[in-house]
Amino acid sequence: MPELPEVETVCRGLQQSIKGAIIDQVTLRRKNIRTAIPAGFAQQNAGARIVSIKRRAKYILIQLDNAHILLIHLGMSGRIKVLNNLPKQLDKHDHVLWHLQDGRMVIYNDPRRFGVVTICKNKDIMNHPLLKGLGVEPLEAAFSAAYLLEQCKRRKQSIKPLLMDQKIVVGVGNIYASEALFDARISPERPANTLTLSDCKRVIESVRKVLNAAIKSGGSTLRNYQNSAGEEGYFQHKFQIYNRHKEACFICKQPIMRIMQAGRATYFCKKCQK
DNA sequence: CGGCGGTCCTGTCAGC
DNA sequence: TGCTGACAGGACCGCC
Repeated sequence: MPELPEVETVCRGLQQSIKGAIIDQVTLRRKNIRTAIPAGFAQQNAGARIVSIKRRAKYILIQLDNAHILLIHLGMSGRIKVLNNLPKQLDKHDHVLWHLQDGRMVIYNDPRRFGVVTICKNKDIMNHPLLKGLGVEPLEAAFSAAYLLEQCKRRKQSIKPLLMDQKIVVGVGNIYASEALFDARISPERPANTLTLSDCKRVIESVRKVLNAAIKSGGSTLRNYQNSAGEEGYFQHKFQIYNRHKEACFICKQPIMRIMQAGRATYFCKKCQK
C-alpha cells in the first residue's frame, strides 16, 4: 500500500498522538507477519516511553527510552490505528496491540501480512539487515542528478523499475514512479543507461514534486490506506497518469497506456513521454 | 552482478 | 447469486 508519502503521513500523525506515551504491555495475536516477531518483543516494549517517531525509506522507526527502536514496515496492506480505548471487537487482522498507560491502544493491522514488526537495540540500528542496503532519501540532497546518472549508467534496466529499486533511491513505489516519470515526460520504458544528466535532473525534480504534493494531500487512498487517525488521503484525486488506463492524457488527449514491468502495472502516455 | 519471475497472503472486483 | 481469475500501495529469494 504505502509509499513514502503515506508512511510519512502515518509518522507525522503518530508523532502528534503517541509521542511521550508509555507502553504498558503488548499483545501479539500473531507471531509472524512477513518475518517472525522476535522472541522477547513484548518484554522489550513493556514499560517503555515513546521518545520519537521517524521515517527511513518506507520504514517507521519508533524510538523508545529503553535504548530500543521499534521497526515497522506496512507492506502492501499494513495500517497503524490509534484508538482512544479498547475496541468492542478486534479485526481478524489486528496482529499487534500496544496497550498504552493512558488507556489508548495502538494496533498494527495487516490483512496481507507483507509488513514487518520488529525491534532492535539502538546500537544495532545502523547495521540492521532491513535498513543496511537502502539507497538515498529522495527528498534529501544526496539524491542528485550526478548520483542518479551514475546509478543509471551501468544498467540497461528500464528507468521505472530502477526508480522503484530501494537500493538506489527509497520511498518511490508503483504509483509515484509512474506519476514522476509522466511529470518528467520520460518514458518508463527508457533503458536507464540512455538517460542524460539533464534527464536525470528532470526525474529528480519530478520525484520530489510528486512526493511533496502527495504528502501535502495526506497520501493516496486506493482501497484501504488510512492514516493513524483513520483518515484517508486524497492525492488519488490528483493522479495525472496512475490508474487512468485508456483515459485521455491531460496534455495531449491520447489514451493512456497500461503495461506490465517487472510484474507491476505502469501507466504512461506514449506521445508525451519520450 | 544485474535483471527477471515467482512467491508470500488476503481481499475485491469484473466478467461469465 | 455464485464461481474464477486477475490484480492490488512491497520486497525477498533464487535462478539464469
